[in-house]
Amino acid sequence: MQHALSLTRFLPYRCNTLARKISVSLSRIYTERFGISVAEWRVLVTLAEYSELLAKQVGELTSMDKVQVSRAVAGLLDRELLLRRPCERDSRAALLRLSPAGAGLYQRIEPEVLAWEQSLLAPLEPAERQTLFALIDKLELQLACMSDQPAANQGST
Amino acid sequence: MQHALSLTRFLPYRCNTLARKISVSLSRIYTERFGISVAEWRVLVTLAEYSELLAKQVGELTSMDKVQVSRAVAGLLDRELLLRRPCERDSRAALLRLSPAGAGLYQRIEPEVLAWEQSLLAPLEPAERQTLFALIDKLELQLACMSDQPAANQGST
DNA sequence: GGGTACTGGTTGCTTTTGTAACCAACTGTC
DNA sequence: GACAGTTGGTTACAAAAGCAACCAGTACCC
Repeated sequence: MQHALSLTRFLPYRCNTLARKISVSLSRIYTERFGISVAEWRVLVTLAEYSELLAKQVGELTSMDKVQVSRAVAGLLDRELLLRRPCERDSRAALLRLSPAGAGLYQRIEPEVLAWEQSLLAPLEPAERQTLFALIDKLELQLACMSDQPAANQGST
Repeated sequence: MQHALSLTRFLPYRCNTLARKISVSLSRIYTERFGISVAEWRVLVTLAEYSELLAKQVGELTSMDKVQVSRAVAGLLDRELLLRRPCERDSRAALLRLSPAGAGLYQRIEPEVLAWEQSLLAPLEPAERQTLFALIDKLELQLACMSDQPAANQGST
């Protein structure tokens, strides 16, 4: 059989395995040592950056759906790493922020994560890092276009 | 709080969401229309390329663990897309290959997947595609090194 | 102001994924 | 040729992800 397709050069496969390996490696820092899940980690990072947000906004900023956000927030509230106060404009929603304990935990984890990231990116020149993110941006953009017009990829109409 | 970390520039996050979006987009081809899971798809591709393999070899070539392979193979055997014959050298193991039906199915899916991939890579120059794969290679290599020596990333001893 | 449609968020359930235990067969050693 | 240790593969169980229904509150509209 004539096989044009090999996994080693197939972007979905390569991207998938890379993402999984990265995730496994990184999660050793915050999962094993601090008991934080990936979803919870994303919520922490986002609230550290934006200080106070609705759950919905957290979801938009982290590309998580509302169920994931809801469960991550619940877990963090259980451990009192987050504070929740009602939103005046909409009594269904609540504003989330890091509690002092949450901020403290985050400040312990962040430098380790940054060090880990530096270590991962060490073999790449600064220009290569730029390129990498630019390529990811392009691919995500293209994916968004493709999902708008699913079958506009062949030559014929 | 001084936040050095933002998800939009955090490689694990970007890589993860990109991989997920790619996977969702691609799986529309083989999952929705042919009822093939990602794991099953990988097995098909690998057997199309290597014609006859042990489950263990499939696992090595696809970066899947043996449980995943076992389940994918079981699913494909149920639908008679695979043939299994005993291995003379080791009666625990079995040699796997595509059945005629499996090869036929693969040949129907492959061109669509290739077209989809072309569409995804369309915005990238050939040189950029090269670069992308080279960067992925570098990162995977670095991850392998890092897992060997977990904490050799800071300047001091 | 009472209906309808929508939205923020949670809960319950099903499907998928990962982990660990397991079985049968192979290898090596004595 | 018995035994300990290993390996190919499957099965059983637990954690996690995805999906749909749901509740309470909001917005619109007449």
